[in-house]
Amino acid sequence: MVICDIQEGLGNKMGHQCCRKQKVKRGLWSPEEDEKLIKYITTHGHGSWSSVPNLAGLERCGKSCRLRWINYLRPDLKRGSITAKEERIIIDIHRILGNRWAQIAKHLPGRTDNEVKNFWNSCIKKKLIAQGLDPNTHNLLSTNYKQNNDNNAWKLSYHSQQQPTSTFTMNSQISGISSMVMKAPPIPFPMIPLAPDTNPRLSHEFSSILTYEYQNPKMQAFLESTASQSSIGSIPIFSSTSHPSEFGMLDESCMWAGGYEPIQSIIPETKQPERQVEIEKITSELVSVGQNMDASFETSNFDFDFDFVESTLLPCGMYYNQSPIDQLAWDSWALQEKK
DNA sequence: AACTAGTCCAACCGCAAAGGG
DNA sequence: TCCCTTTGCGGTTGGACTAGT
Repeated sequence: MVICDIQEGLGNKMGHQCCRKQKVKRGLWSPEEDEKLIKYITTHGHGSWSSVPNLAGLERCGKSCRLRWINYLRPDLKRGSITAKEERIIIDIHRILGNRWAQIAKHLPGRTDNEVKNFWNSCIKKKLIAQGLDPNTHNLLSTNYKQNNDNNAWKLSYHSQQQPTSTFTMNSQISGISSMVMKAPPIPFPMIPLAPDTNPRLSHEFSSILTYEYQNPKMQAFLESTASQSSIGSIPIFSSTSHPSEFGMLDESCMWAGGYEPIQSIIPETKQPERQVEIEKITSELVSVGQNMDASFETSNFDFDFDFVESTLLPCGMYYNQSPIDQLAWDSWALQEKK
């Protein structure tokens, strides 16, 4: 255990503001220190964190006390490893929000941002890379990723096929329509397994990490049949953050201009301040969708195939009935574009 | 048993935003 | 408006632990 005295020039370069006037202990917390902190906060609340160490009789800085309480001592923390369902939620929200760990953690009751971050870095990141996905963009990694024959893992050279907001070209087989160049927002679109003739291994691996959409056999069968048939326009159909145009299922008669306006542009400027709140709300909905998805897929009587195709695959007016996750993605993308 | 390399995670660091005088 | 303090966040570090040799 290190005693750090900033005034005497020991310890770290700078130190916290709250550490400057006092000797502070660093490193792991002892059970006695934990007990003091718990006792103080459960009795008095934390109030100003900078005053907590003195009042609680601890040789720590307020910042350290706050961190210890939030990440470890809080009574409402959930113990144990992160479940598969939580993992799916993390992946899905991360796909939209990126490394905003605190925001992600808010949707996982009992989990801290630190815990989510650590889990991401130690577990999910590796899984995604092993699946051939860029953990930053959730897009498929390019063929520059060489398979390492020794450990059967995919080596990272960091060239994602597409950036979250990327320009891509669509080639058409219909005469008179040569190509279209579009800028795609990171719509979290259900991912299509690779067609068998592209990369069998990746196709197999890829499907194993996909989120709840793929746990429904009906969906799986549909997607697989779709994948094998969809060579329309020679568009690659594998993308985790797909715009419908990346999906390879576009009807050539589609009126792109009409069906592609981001939500951002149709929301009045006066409503903009409310957007962040709305995003929060939607994220919550997304979580409940994620939590209920498994059950609903199994028990629902609605015609899944028809509704799914209707709501997600129709190229035009596709977002007239957006799911919360789509809406959130649109909003996140629109906010980024605005910056 | 001893050593090494890799993994995990608690804790720290530094920055930015918020709040208050 | 400015300055200082506090709070919150994401990135990083380092020590404990584990698996492999």
